[in-house]
Amino acid sequence: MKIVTYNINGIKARIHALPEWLKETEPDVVLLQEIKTVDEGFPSEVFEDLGYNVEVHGQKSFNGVAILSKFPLEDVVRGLPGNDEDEQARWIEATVLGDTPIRVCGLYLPNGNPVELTPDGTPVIGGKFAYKLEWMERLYKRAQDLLAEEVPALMTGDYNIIPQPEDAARPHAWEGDAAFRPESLAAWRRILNLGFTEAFRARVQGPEHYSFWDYQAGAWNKNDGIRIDHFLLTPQCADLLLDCQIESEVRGREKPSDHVPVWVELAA
DNA sequence: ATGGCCGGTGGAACCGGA
Repeated sequence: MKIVTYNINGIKARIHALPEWLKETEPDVVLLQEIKTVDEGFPSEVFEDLGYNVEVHGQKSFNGVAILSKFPLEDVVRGLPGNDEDEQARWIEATVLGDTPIRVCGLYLPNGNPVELTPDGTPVIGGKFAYKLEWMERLYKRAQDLLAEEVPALMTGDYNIIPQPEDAARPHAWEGDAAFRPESLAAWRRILNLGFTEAFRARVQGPEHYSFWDYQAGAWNKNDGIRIDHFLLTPQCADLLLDCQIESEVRGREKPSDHVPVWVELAA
């Protein structure tokens, strides 16, 4: 089973390129981020015509996540639990009913910039960076519960986290950014250390593997990228891992998103 | 060498992204 994560930066802007890519690569499951539309604005028919079941958790203008699946989906949950006041659409999960059922969680983790700190170095309450860390705290709890189920499951999406210096072409340029702050990386490692496998690094070592290139300053042409789209697998899911790759070629196509698809192949 | 964008909203600039 091939499962893809892809931050498409607006479904309206990607309405031609995305179906084309799906026809070419025929993934079984796709977790989309930044659809940037309300549920009713999402063109589900386009994907249903390609054989996908579609579940959407949308929001006007910003954020928004969705799942496309060639297998039936059940037990769909929208929104990351733990904060009823959070109205941003950044989380959707469901069980994919293939030969081996897989729980898939699609996430769009807050960017967190600008980083605003009080004089004693703690994040300003109500600020974007505080929101990122609060969201990661809830992600930690959801991750704990997911592991306790002891089933094949994964959490994938745009984490807005640069895990290591080798995951940026110019790591120095990202010092102080919310994606590379010590607090952010600590929260990331704390989740990982619960017992998840980061699929890409389980398969591929070394620098120059990126999943995002800014639209500005010719970043793509200079390969000035960062790797921020990740798969975290539970042990039962990691046992099924066959491969994980980044489709960087997609960034060079007509009218691309600033992110590219990343996928895992599972023996499921 | 330097600087360079894009999407959505709404109908012009502005916000948000990373």
